[in-house]
Amino acid sequence: MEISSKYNPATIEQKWYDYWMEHGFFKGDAKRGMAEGKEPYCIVIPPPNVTGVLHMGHMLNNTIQDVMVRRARMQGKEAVWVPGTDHASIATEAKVVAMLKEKGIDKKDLSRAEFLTYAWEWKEKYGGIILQQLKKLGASCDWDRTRFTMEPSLSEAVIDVFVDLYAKGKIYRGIRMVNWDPQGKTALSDDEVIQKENVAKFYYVKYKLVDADGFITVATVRPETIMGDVAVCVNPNDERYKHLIGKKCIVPLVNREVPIISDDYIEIDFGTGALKVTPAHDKNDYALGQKHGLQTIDVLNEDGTISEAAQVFVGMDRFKARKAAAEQLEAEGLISKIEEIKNNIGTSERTGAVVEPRLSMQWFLQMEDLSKPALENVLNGNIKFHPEKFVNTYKHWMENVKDWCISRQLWWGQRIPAWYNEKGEFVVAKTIDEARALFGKSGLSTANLRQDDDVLDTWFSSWLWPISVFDGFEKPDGDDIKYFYPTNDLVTAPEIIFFWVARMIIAGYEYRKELPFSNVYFTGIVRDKLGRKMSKSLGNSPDPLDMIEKSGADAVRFGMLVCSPAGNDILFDEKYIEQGRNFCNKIWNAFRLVKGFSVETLEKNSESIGIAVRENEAAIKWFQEKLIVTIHEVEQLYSQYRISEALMGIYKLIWDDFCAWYLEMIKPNYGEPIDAFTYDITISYFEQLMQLLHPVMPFITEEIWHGLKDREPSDCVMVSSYPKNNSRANEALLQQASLAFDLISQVRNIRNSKGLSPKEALPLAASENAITSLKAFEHVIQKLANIQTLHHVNSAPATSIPLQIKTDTWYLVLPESALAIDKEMVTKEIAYLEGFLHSVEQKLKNEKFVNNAKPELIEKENQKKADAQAKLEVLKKQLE
RNA sequence: GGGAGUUUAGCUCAGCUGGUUCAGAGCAUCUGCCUUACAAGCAGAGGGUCACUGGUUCGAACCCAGUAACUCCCA
Repeated sequence: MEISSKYNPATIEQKWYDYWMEHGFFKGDAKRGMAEGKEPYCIVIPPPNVTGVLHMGHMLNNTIQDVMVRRARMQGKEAVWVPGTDHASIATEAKVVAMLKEKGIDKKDLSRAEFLTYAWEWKEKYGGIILQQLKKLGASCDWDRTRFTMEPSLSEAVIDVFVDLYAKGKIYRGIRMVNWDPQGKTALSDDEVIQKENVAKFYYVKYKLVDADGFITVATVRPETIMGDVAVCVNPNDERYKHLIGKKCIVPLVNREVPIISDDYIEIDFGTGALKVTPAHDKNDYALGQKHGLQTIDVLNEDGTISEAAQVFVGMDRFKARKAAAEQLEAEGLISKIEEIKNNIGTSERTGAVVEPRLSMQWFLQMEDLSKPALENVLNGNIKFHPEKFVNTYKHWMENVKDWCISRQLWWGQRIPAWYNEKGEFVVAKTIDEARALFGKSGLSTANLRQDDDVLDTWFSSWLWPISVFDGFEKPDGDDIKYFYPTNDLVTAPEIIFFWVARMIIAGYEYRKELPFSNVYFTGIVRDKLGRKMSKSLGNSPDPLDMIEKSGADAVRFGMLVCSPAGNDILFDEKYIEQGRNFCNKIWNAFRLVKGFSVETLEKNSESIGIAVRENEAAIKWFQEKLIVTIHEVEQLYSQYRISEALMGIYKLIWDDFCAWYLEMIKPNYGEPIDAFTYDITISYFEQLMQLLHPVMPFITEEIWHGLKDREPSDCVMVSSYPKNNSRANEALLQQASLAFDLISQVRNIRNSKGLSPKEALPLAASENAITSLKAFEHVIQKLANIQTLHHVNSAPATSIPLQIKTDTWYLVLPESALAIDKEMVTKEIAYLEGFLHSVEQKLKNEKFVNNAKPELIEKENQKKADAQAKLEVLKKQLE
């Protein structure tokens, strides 16, 4: 059968994915695991946003998870990777609102129930595309376990947890200054606010003094909030204003009389040193207001327009009002100066709107006590972070943890289970009936009960994920939760270490008294090759599915991993995928070569076969050693989560050791057959290579696995045993091989530099000792260096050039015409070696070194000295 | 403003307890090859004052101090 000279992933990938699915290879089963006494291995996917589509960050993250779970599966563990999505309340609601708008429907005109109907329709239609896309990547998720944070059972868990935490006194309701998104019309947590640098106008506004002539000037970037001013504050030590403290001034635009107060908080050097205090619209001002007992005047509506309370500009958008206020102040001659300053403004992560500090009634979760075990168990190493540096970040956050604002003014999400009676009194209960009972018990009115309008933050669902996907709340003693929890590895982005990772750990200890996972692997952020974060708006993010279509999922997976050192950002460039594609092709062609061998059967000519086997013995033994060493290295690297390095180790084993050396060594001459022994062992090596590589490149390895041999339907590389090797490597053999390879390289190099064709066989000579020391590789040397004859000599043969291998000298005999030596090169080499030798000798003469250094080290230095001396001798002879 | 981290070849990164065949890998570059598995390839080669300045040490990419640049997180 003819095999194409180019690897073609398109025809292969879908075939194997379907095949694996049909055979149920992705399924993890707690009962089976327990029955067979297998070690569990589990990853829960960081649930992507249900409205999302696959981007480069997902590709990286999910490739890593797939590598881990495939490897664990091959190691004989009962492995499961649980997939799913989260409901992303703000993002989804925004999308549904936009979709309705296009249809000419305004959310305001819909009832909550009607809106949710549309939202669910939308979710059913577009949600979860991302999971389909993951299949293209080869993700071996247990799809039957796919969960959604808003499905009934997970929602029930969320509500139960809310009720429970409320009962424990951990949840409270309060007025707080929150980050308000006037576009999404909801509160945001601090983490959902993105700070952006901004150039703003700094207005110097004059407030007329009461009972005195003149003004006190304040500086502000927000003149539209002046109507909410309730005081002017100065530093008590500010000589300029000392005499004004306790006096009053008049807030312009609304002519309100307000006090001039003092507080250490005021920076004398900033602006004019006098601050207008607007407690309703600034966090710091709010704190000042609380401290000094000031009233709050909220001059903004929830959509960011000016409220009735402002008296002027009512109904105007806040940015228009800013302009209008500035203009009016200017017209009244109350602006003394306008400066440009740089400041930071908060914007909503989801809608991009400028966030408004706003006072509102919200629900909070007290974090201080809950977070204690979560901090402790990371610091003491029960939960490990990779890379470790993120422990610092985590510690810092956890030690300064703030209460979590968990309510959102949205409809898409789990509705807060708090119920109000007509007097505004409330109880927290799972259902309205339970609420009624609770009210009754306290002797309160149960008339006109209504449920809280707000929903819970999406992270309030996600933080339960590792438990809820196994129905750990519904069935705390179920097989799944007992067997698979705690999970093993969590792979996620450092950006959500607080949003999600910390909170999962908290929930784990609160509800299972145990860690949710043992290891957290933080991936880097995917950036373009200029170091810019990949984003839709920049248009610098390639479409992952296009890439898969073009180069194959294996190539893409390779490309993502090879450039992603643990925890570092990755500067992605499509050339890495090209490298992956080239690698596929290389493997493919090695496969073609091996399959193209004609295998000689024993009866036919056993004599020559015996010779062939003997000739290949060194190659076979050497590669065996190489496998042992690399398998061990790769295992070490994986255990340290150094995936890119593990991959590189496998890459070099396949490309350099297997293809460039081993196959060249055993490849029969053109037209000749290979002996069955060598063939069989080569197939077995090839199998092991495919197994080693499978977690990273699942498709091509499966294809070749089946091409190497006829197999039973269930005999797949994906469920075979991962190569393991406990035997110790034969260092002597490896050392010998590396000397032989060095010799071969030197011969090739000379050929190259002399312009001699590799086809031209050349004689090689050395002392009997030297040849004996590489006896096992004699055939290999002859074959790969294209040596005509190899003979013993005691001195340099005529027309030869010396090659130094350790302390032995070999001689390559050249045609007379090619003999001229490059004296300049040799002189340079000699100069370098003499310098080197000198430094080594100095070191050995240094008494302090000899006295302080370890004996092995001194031995090493002596060896260096001997080698350098031998080399120098040879080089000097060349110049004679 | 507070905290964390980074700085090693053109690029992306290794370099564990200080020891000059440890200055390394992959990619890129250059040279020569269409050698019947592979030009998506083969055989070779070049390339670095290990950010800078001091210090400790017999010895520093590695330890200490300071300087500079960049990145991230928090305010």
